Amino acid sequence: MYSILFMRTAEVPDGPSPADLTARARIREVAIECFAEEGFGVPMRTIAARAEVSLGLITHHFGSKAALRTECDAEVLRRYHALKTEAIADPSAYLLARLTAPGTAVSILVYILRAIHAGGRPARIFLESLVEHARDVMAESVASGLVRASRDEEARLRYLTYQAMGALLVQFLTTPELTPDEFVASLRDGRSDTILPVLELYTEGLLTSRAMLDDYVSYLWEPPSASADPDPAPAPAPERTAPSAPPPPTA
Amino acid sequence: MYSILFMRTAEVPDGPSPADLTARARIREVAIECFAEEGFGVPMRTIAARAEVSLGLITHHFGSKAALRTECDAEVLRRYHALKTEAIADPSAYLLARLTAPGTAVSILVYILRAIHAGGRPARIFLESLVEHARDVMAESVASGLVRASRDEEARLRYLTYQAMGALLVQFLTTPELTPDEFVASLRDGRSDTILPVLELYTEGLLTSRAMLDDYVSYLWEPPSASADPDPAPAPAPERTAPSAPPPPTA
DNA sequence: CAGGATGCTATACACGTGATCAGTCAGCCG
DNA sequence: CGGCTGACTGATCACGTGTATAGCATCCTG
Repeated sequence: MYSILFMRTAEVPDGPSPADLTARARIREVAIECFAEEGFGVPMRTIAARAEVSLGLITHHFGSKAALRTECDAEVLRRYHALKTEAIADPSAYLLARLTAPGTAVSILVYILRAIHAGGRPARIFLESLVEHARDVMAESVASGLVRASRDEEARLRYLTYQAMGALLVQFLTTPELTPDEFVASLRDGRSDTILPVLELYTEGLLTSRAMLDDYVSYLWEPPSASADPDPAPAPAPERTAPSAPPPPTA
Repeated sequence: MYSILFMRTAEVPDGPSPADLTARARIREVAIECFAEEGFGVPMRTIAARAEVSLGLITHHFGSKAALRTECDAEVLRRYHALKTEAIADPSAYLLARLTAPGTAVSILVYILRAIHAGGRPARIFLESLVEHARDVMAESVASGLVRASRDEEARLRYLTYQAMGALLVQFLTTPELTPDEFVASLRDGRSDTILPVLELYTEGLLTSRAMLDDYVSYLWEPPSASADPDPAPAPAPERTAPSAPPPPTA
């Protein structure tokens, strides 16, 4: 019943068979694995060895390490989107649940974690995809009445995504001795003591009083010092889609 | 009034004056800055240049780069604890608020972020300190009735900390063009659109129904297949301090 | 005034890294 | 067959890095 949070495992189509594959593709596959396992700092010689090709062949095919990574990024993103669209067909699927299913998906998840870890533009791209997916799931959940509406869906989406992936990343970084498979396994078993806090927070919140929220919302709608002195009061800044009219507080 | 979440700036005692300082200390100071600004991959030659000493002097004083980092870690932790104890004297202080105050504190915050980013044991140590602090604040907040009690305070503490720091880390990693000062500045202005989602989540939660939480709690207290077949049902595992008796649902 | 310890510098070394390049081999087309 | 194209290899280069070493200056001390 908590299927939105975690879910039975599901068979995910494995990537192309390991060996007998054009060398170029084989390098790409191995590179994705290596990047996921050891991070983007992994020496190209390691990739070459595991793909059973020479170092030169990698540069011959991809030109540079950066280009290789770009191609791996694209491929992972492609597979992620495949998983995603496959998930909307199969109801009651939540991203993390599907990603933690055993199979090639673990490489995808850990690779994305690594990409976020490496930061920069690639991180933004992956995060954007995650937000995008969350948007669909959230809209559906709100429509079905499972989840409360927010005064600013977009901000909440972004924050929840950053939060969830961030927690995952921290957990990942603090257990470097785990292989990717062991890591997602440790996620799959509720062994990580996160289910209860999440359910509590999502169900009951944290604060006992509505005062802070109500104050802030009313402050957003009519900022105090409307005249001069713009310094102490940060502008309300409804830059993005202005928060929709506040719904009835308990709706 | 939302002082628990964010707070006016506060004067934080700056570290020792920049120049006229024993070379060893100067190197340490500069190293902390460099590590915060560029990460631990920064070349020692950069540190040497900014500290206006030769490269050899660093190894002469510290022996190795790892040792230098260890010392910086210790120093940052020391200052963090200083800030922390100072904060408990001054009421209504929340960690992030104090850390985002301008001054040397920004180096502390960003350094901790970098340490978590680098992972491994140092990351665990810093996170443990953060959890420790959160424990005090949380206990106080629960006692004063501001925050709901949890069925497993320790798990909630850990999860909230990972979440908060993780979100911060993700935000930090996706804006590598910002200097540490600019980064914390962007946090200080509510410009990051996180206040509203946080307040909503903390006040109203996310889910409209208590079913998931109640189901899970009752499941925790009497796991289904109590006989054999330990596989599909992860052990209730009250490893840590067993969750206290479930408080009245809405308390 | 020795003389030694200490703070400090400059140079050189060792190593791992990604990139480069000449060259070999297989397959295929004319 | 002749010749060309492309996959592929091994050796080599160029470079940035942390570390080690030798030497110099300064200052305190006996």
